[in-house]
Amino acid sequence: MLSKKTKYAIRALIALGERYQKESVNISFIAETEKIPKKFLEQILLELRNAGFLYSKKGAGGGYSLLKDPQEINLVQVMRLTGGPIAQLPCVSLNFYQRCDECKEESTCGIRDTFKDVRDATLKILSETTIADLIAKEKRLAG
Amino acid sequence: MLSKKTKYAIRALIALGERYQKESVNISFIAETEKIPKKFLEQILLELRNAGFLYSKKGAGGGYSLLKDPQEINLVQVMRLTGGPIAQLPCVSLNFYQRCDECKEESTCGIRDTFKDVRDATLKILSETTIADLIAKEKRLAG
DNA sequence: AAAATGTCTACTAATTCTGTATACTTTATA
DNA sequence: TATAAAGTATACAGAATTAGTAGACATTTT
Repeated sequence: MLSKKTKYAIRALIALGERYQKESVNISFIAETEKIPKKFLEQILLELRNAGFLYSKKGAGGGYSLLKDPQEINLVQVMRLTGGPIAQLPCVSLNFYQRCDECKEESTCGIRDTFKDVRDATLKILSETTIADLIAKEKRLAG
Repeated sequence: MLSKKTKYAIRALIALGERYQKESVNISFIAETEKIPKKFLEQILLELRNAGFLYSKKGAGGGYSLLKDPQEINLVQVMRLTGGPIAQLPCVSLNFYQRCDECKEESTCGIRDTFKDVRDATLKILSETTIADLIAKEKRLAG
């Protein structure tokens, strides 16, 4: 399951992406328009900032803006940052690998093999989907 | 993430599938050979039994055996039974649908749209993979 | 009768996820 | 220069989920 945290992060990036190279936005505004608990959102935006996605400015009139081009931010990046592994099995995760402790022989595990395929398929879709795509898609769907 | 429960269920089905229409196996044996906590496994096998996958016999010399053909049991069935939804978003789940409470308009949600694709790709792989496939795959991998 | 097995339900422990609280720093501006 | 409006940082708390344990019971074989 996608965590709320990740979902909120994506929504916030969409909101910021819509104003890319235009205005900056403050946390309260995003929290209200996207129905995200403000304090929780603070943490999330902070992480995104520390990871280099966002620029922030303190003080009156301050706020957040997107540093990277929305076309350059895909969902794999966001998910790994806020939600951890993409893979459904730790022994198949590229960035958060962990051996299964009850596993006899990793190399002959059929479950592992199958979930590698699932991981690859998921990774393909999510890495090909950018914040810019989501913005465009939502505009299109809203028609 | 795949729950331990689901993973244990799959492993147990593989163990039983290897003896399909041959011997029956008791819980303790599976628990030991697959390194699964016995009491936990009891619950899992019971669920599989109640769902019609297994036949069981009580008493001395009793045990479990597979009722369905391993070729007829795919991973989607097992996962839905023991782990719940396959989809990573509740609003995209076929069998466990739930609306997202912070969602403004489901029909124009780009996240939803993307995770529908992920669900479909996952579903395809998992529905095409049967217990028999896993058994064959493990034999092959073991060389 | 005794031992070996599965059945059933309730409980507990551990972990993870969500969200809150609080104190602090920086900036604009009146 | 004081004040208010922002973001920064860390710690904590509550809720939900997952994992695992306990114990009494039912059935079957020997």
